[in-house]
Amino acid sequence: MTGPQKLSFKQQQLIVREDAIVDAVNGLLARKGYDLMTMDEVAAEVGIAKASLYKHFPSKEALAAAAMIRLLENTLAHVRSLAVSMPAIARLRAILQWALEVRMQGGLPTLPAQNTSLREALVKNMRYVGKVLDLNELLGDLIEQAKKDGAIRSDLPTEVVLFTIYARSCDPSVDYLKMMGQHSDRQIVDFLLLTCFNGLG
Amino acid sequence: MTGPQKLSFKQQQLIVREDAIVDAVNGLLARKGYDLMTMDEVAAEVGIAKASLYKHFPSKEALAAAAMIRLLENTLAHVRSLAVSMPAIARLRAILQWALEVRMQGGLPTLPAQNTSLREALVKNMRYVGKVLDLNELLGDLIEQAKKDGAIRSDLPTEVVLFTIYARSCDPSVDYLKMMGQHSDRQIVDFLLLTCFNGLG
DNA sequence: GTCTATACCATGATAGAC
DNA sequence: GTCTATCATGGTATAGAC
Repeated sequence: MTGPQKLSFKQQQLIVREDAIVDAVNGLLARKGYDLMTMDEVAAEVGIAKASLYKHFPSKEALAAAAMIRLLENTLAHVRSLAVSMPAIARLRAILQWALEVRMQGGLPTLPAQNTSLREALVKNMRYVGKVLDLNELLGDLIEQAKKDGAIRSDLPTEVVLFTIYARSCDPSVDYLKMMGQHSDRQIVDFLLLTCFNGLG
Repeated sequence: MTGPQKLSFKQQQLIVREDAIVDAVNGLLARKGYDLMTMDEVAAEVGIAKASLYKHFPSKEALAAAAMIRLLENTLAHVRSLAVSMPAIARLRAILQWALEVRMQGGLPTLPAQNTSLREALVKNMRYVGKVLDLNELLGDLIEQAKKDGAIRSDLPTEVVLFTIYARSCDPSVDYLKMMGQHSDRQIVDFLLLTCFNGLG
């Protein structure tokens, strides 16, 4: 009986450690972005040696993928947790609000769209691609429902709406507004939600 | 008489060459971003040796600053060229449209907000800071005018509106929509203008 | 077996000699 | 202006300690 127990315990520990690594990557990606994040920093923040990272994740790209997968899973879980009775538009708004709140606490990692080698690595990652497609589909359905409800302009293609929401969640304005320190986090979130769904006018 | 003429000619050439350098930087910043742009690439694109770059610009940061200064000057010129008879909101929309069109042709460089060493270098650059302040003021006035006209919600702080417009000009959605190839450049610009000023609803 | 220390190697920003 | 160092950084691989 000790055999299986020991193994299970070790596996448990492995998961805990990898979770700590992903935590660190998550924060660093949110604060510095992928290009400026270094493996040294990740290791230092976790409190392990740089080489140990490579025992858990084969590359920097894999680390980024792991962080994004966890974010996608959390997002999917949040989307699915929303009451079905809520109108589609309200759910979309709640999702963006949730993302912005996560971001306000420094927990929303973002990846650069221009880094081709990173993108190539991500596209090859089945788990990652699968989650992205799942989320796109889930949100796409909500957007189309909102269009039917007359809550979203029907002359906007669904993908335009989708990208607009995504873009707003990683909008650099947030950083600048936060840096200025004129408004509370709550206010900033409200402003972004307002400009996203209602526009400037 | 040959003395001054010769000098002037050399100066002329200098300017032409530096302009070519800034052209290359402009394109590379637009395509790859600051972190992934290398001095080797810049040199290769201009057709000179890497070390020669340093005869013209003291550092990579200075190159980025030069490109941004030229962009800011072009933007300021465009803003000032707009007819005073146009309503403020129409001018704001025209400015964003212009920026998006420039971007569509790969001519809109962007800088990462997270790179602290770059930001520090820019803040020390008086020419750059001056232009930024000029543009902020010019656009800020337009925004406040548009608010008085009832064309922009008066409950939105001016800086929120300003950042929202800036953010939309370097929105990653553009790249994704372009990559998908479903819409023409003109349509993409229209979609972004619409979602920015009128919102999704 | 898992972590650490260290070595390796490419890249990329600068600097100095022609 | 070019060519050729220099020097730091950072991603990756290996070898040995608990």
